[in-house]
Amino acid sequence: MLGIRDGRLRVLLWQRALAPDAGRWSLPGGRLAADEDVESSVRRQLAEKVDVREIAHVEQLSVFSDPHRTPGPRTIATAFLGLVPSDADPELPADTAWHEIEALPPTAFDHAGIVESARERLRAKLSYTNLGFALAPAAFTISALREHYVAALGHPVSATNLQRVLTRRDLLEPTGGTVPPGRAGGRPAALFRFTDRTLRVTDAFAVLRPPARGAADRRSGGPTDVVLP
Amino acid sequence: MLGIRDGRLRVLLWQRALAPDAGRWSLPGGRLAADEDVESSVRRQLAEKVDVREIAHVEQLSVFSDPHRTPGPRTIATAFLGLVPSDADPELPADTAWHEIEALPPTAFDHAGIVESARERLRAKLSYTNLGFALAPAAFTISALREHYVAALGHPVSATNLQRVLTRRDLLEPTGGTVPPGRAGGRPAALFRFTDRTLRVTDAFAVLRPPARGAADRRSGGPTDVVLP
DNA sequence: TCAAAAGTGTTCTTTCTACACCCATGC
DNA sequence: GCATGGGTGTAGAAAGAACACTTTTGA
Repeated sequence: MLGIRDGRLRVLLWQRALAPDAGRWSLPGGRLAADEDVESSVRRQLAEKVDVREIAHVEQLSVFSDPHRTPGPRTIATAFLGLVPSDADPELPADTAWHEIEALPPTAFDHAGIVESARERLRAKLSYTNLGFALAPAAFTISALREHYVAALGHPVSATNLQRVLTRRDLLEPTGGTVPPGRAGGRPAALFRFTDRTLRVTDAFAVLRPPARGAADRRSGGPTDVVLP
Repeated sequence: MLGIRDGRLRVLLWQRALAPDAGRWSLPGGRLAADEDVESSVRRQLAEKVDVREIAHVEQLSVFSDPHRTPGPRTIATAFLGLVPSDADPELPADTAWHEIEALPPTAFDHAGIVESARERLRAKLSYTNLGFALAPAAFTISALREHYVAALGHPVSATNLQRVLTRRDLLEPTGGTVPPGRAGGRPAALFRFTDRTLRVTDAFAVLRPPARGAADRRSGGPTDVVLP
């Protein structure tokens, strides 16, 4: 479960009370029940154990199956990436906390590796999908959104170009609202929202695209053309 | 296990002799042994059961865990995408065969869905990685390579542009050899090979790239600059 | 009126697609 | 010679990065 908290990308971890790996921090999760699939299971575990219900997005990462990944009897984990918007503020049990992903505490088992693969997936998808919706609050200014992207990507992002890219892809729309400037002055910032709050791939074919239904079609046809969806 | 055979994208399937789903075609696979991880298991299963050893690439797709995906006791499958180059010609047992992916025979359980997700993954990765190496033979002409891409992507691909994109990305190199033309004449075709035969991502950041270490660096620095790798 | 923050206009570069053209060979 | 397939040259288009400039506010 990742999210932006206080301008940093953080992961929700839970401190183990008992052996094995007592005292170390662990990803939330648990055993798969007989009548559920892995995704339902993840949502159930999070709801039950850490009371996180405002999950904007969940997707499978990968199976971790090294026979020695945990001590004792062999266990296999299906790891998930979950994202919580920064305006959701779930009540957390005493033994769970948001940890900065750049400075993880000692983690249990292979959980550090899982966190790393989650971060990579998030970074990649921010680039070619609308996944920002799952990190950002319902409404935001461009500069706030920019800070979310900076935190998640780990490199500078220009507010100007961020707005342009997301707008050109029809991912953002203005809410109409504005936010007044602080004491220092400045123009009031417009509020935006994501047009969709489900995952949408915006840039499927980076290259080797199917031939453009453009030039040729337009030439041959004319204004009576019917364009199929 | 996917590969190009006779100019078509095909999947290696195995016909079930016994219930459940007797007579239907099934993806090769089997139970995970106690001392192996899922990837070793896949390679072992393929080597043992269908004698496919020339596998150029294997990667995890996803876990299929619907409690009702198979009859009887609940089973969970970790699905993999494996690719065999078109010049590898493994001996196949009598009950296995390459099936055209566009015209699958009746398949067992949820295997048709798994095949579909494998194809999607393959298409996407052909676009932004060097994954072509895992479909193509060791040396090939551009037009032969083009046919592989057409079969896998399912849409027209221009040989001209394919060569240019792959060359610009330093994925192809000439072997020096050529292939004489057929009876109809024509210029002899040059042979190429992939420079790497392991997966390489060539287009990681489609957008929201980290700032270019270009213009600014060049201006501020000058000829004494040291460029770090 | 000036500083600060937000937002727009414009240019530059890169990278791909489209297409015209040249090359080497068999008949 | 000339048809055929292979390969290159080059213009056009699209998308994003960079940056100058305008807008709107507080003090």
